[in-house]
Amino acid sequence: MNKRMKINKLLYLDEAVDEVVVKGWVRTRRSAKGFSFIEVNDGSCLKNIQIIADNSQDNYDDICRLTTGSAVAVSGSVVESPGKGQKWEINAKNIEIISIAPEDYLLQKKRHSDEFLRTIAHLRPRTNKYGAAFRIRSELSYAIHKFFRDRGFRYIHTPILTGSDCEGAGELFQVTTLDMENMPRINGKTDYSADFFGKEAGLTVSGQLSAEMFALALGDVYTFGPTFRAENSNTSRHVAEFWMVEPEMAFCDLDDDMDVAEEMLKYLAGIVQKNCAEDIELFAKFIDKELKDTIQNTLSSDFERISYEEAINILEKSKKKFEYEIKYGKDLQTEHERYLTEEYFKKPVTVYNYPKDIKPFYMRLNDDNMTVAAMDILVPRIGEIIGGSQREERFDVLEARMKEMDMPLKDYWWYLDSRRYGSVPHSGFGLGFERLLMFLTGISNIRDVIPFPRTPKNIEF
RNA sequence: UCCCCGGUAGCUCAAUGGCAGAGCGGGUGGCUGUUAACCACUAGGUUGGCGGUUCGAGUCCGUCUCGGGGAGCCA
Repeated sequence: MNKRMKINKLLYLDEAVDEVVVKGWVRTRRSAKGFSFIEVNDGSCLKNIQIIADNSQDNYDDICRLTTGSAVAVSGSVVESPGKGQKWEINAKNIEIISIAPEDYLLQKKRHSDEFLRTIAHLRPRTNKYGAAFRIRSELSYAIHKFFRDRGFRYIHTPILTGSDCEGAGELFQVTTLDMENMPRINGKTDYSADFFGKEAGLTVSGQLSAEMFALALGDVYTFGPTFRAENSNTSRHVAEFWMVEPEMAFCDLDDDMDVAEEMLKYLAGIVQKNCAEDIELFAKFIDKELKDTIQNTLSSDFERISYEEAINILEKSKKKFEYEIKYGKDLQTEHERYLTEEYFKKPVTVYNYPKDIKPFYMRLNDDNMTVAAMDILVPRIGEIIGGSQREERFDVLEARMKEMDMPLKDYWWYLDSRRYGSVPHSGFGLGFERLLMFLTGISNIRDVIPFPRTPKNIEF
């Protein structure tokens, strides 16, 4: 009979238990007279369980050689701990040493820098901080599906391989099966008709256009999957491969869109507060002292909603010296966004109705013919966490706009078809999942909230 | 891609242009219901690479590389 108990269950027992089995990894070991304290972590939660191994064990000499990182299976009884610092501990009857971590094991029982841990990304989930981060990541993933499912959304798997380039969101990673050392050529140019798909292909930069097609069939849909940008961005907020949540809703205007986005962020903040309290505590204590306020503030305050024009006015009146000038028609810079959300409103801010010239082709043109029904949600520390819009549903207007932007209409025949047949007002947005994690954990570098980050010149692991 | 800062022991960091060090971790021994335990001893280095200046370079200069911060692009 397998009595294995995960530590997150064991620590919350109401009464002592005679026989349990715990399996996990040694975090630290201390010897006392006649026995040894072993702290074991099994990844189920932040906390370790303290194991007491006395010298009557057959393999006591080996037990005393257990190093940080070694794997053990412990059977014994759960008893109240006479020591301070923990309610329960295990009196071991038997400790099976599954494997020993040799002395060159890099993780020590002390704080390591994030920079160092990034160089051993295969081991870092074994640390407190990264274990907590990735438990929260998992919890939030599930919460996203639950949020949408509870509201009648359907989950759509949009393609990762794409044939359409100008989705208007950054550089594409090219995908090919051609021999790179010997590309077939016609008139000096690569002959993509010989390639796998018979044309140029790449990794998706957004599932939005596909999701729109399904919103116009199933009503409310969302995607949640990997997204790729070949931008040479070297910042703490960019990676080449990241996960994006993209809801798309039929019969939905910009106001509804902003409502859903705000409701979702509040819901997710609430989930983290409720379901990840112990892990959040670690971040609040060591990473970001204001984290709990940030979370509480997010779920309890109404986000500020201002138009782009109002944002410009506020920035102009601020009399603050910005590096980039504030001018109607120019996009908000990071410093402007941060002023609005961190200093002026001190809470999440939704900015809507941007000038059309700084936004992509698919956003719906407003009646002023100057602005489009776009919205960005800005949050403290991160800046833009959500970008969305009402989509242009009017065929003529959309076509004119695409021509204006010199887009190859024939490549978008299917997208335009959706406006030919049964077109309806619809809206959606994209949430950067890693940025959400940064926001809700206080972790300051995006490379530390994704298991194996892909950035320019780095695809190790 | 641009601007700024950095790379010294496994990790975190010291070292006026003049003998390369500490704490932690590792090893050995001791002590102890301990809590990042404690005490003693011990091993451990091509100072990121290449080139230059100098009697002499971890230190100054050039260049490459890697890492960090900021910016652009964006989620």
